[in-house]
Amino acid sequence: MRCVTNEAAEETNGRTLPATSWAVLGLLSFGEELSGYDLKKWSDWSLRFFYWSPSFSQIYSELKRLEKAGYASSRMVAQETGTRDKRVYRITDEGMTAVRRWAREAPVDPPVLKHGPMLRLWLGHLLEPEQMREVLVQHQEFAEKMRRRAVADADGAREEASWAYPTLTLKWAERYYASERDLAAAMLDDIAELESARGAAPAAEPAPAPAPGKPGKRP
Amino acid sequence: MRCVTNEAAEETNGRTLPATSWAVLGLLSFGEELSGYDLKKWSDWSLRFFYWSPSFSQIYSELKRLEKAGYASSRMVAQETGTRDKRVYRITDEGMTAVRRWAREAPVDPPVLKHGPMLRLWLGHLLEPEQMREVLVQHQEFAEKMRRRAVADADGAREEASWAYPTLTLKWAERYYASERDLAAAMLDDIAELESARGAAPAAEPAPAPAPGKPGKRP
DNA sequence: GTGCTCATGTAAGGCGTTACATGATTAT
DNA sequence: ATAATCATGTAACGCCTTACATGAGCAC
Repeated sequence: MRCVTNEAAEETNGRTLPATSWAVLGLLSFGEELSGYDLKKWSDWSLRFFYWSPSFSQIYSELKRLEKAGYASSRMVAQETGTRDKRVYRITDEGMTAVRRWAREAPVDPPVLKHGPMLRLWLGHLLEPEQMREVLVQHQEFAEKMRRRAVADADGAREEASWAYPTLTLKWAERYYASERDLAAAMLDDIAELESARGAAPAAEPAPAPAPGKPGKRP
Repeated sequence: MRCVTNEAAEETNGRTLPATSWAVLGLLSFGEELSGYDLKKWSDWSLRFFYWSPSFSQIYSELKRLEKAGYASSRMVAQETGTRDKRVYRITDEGMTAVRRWAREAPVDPPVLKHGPMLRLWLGHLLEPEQMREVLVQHQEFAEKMRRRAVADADGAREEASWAYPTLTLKWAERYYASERDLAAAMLDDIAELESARGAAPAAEPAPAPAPGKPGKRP
């Protein structure tokens, strides 16, 4: 029964929040008073290019966590126009200090990527050329759609100084998705080349792969 | 008490496995008989460029799941050279059918990206230029390291036909990480430009951001 | 009055990780 | 001897999602 209490973690605090918590606190660090609903919509809107957006329910629980940690405070506001009361959150000075510290001092971790389309192409021996092309074309369309959204968002971006960095990341996103699109195109070419190299044989069912040897391990 | 049993899910089977299960089954689809340990090492080695590699314990539990689903079978093998017995897994015909079907027919989902470095740069108003550069430089080094690994792996790749697609994804990875590296360099330039545009003011602490208005919502 | 969106949650559970336990073999 | 590596797990827990519950205004 070794049940590690997380009091130790709570004492050291700060550094130990999950990434998603920092993302939410980061959203609040622009200084506005926002509701969970607002936060979700804004994060869908602004982080989607480079950071998987958490669900509503997670946003709400992260906000509770942040409030308990003293990094945010909340109050109920009655709506002028009759609509129901809402709870809005504002970052505290401690929250500001903590998130600034995190952004400045946390180790630079590699991005987390789960590239489903690429996983399927890696399993190309299970597919026919036409199906590979289909996966790539759809991914290409997705990438181009994202790129265009990044461009559109950047066009409507604010001019204020504190919005310069979100704008910079939109520029990054535009290039990132352009690259993703071009990489798909390049792979389509590679596949075409591979197919033509295979000769005239249409290879509708290219015969069960002759069990390859051990995966080429290297130390 | 609405407790949805997952019998329904188990009946329809097939399509419903989590992505990580398909990844493990995909590793087995190359036809080799592999232990959990082998699988973990091989997945670290081969999928790392485009798909987050699961932990040992998850590999073991996925293998149990696959065996229960009838997609893999296992047996114990005694080692000639004295080392301890191990359990090795082999894909079944049903497993082969299922994974082929998944690879061919599953919807093409967008890749999942959690780009920590970009999240921090998005919060540029919390950082000083030097710290932004530091984050970008480290990310750039990571990307270049990955690119070189992809090149090295491709050089040592097998020639057999069924390995053509893994080799193709290595080529993709090489370009992907080259792009990631170049995107970081471009952003370093953008930041330098932004800084020089800010004028001679060193802006060591650029004054608390003058609360920007509401996040520019658009429908 | 019916159905939609706004708004805020709770409940249940799946996914996935870290830490730990264990024991055998191999290297020093 | 001892430390490291191989190998296979279990326990506990944290993250995160889906589905559900609820209720108030608003459009038709």
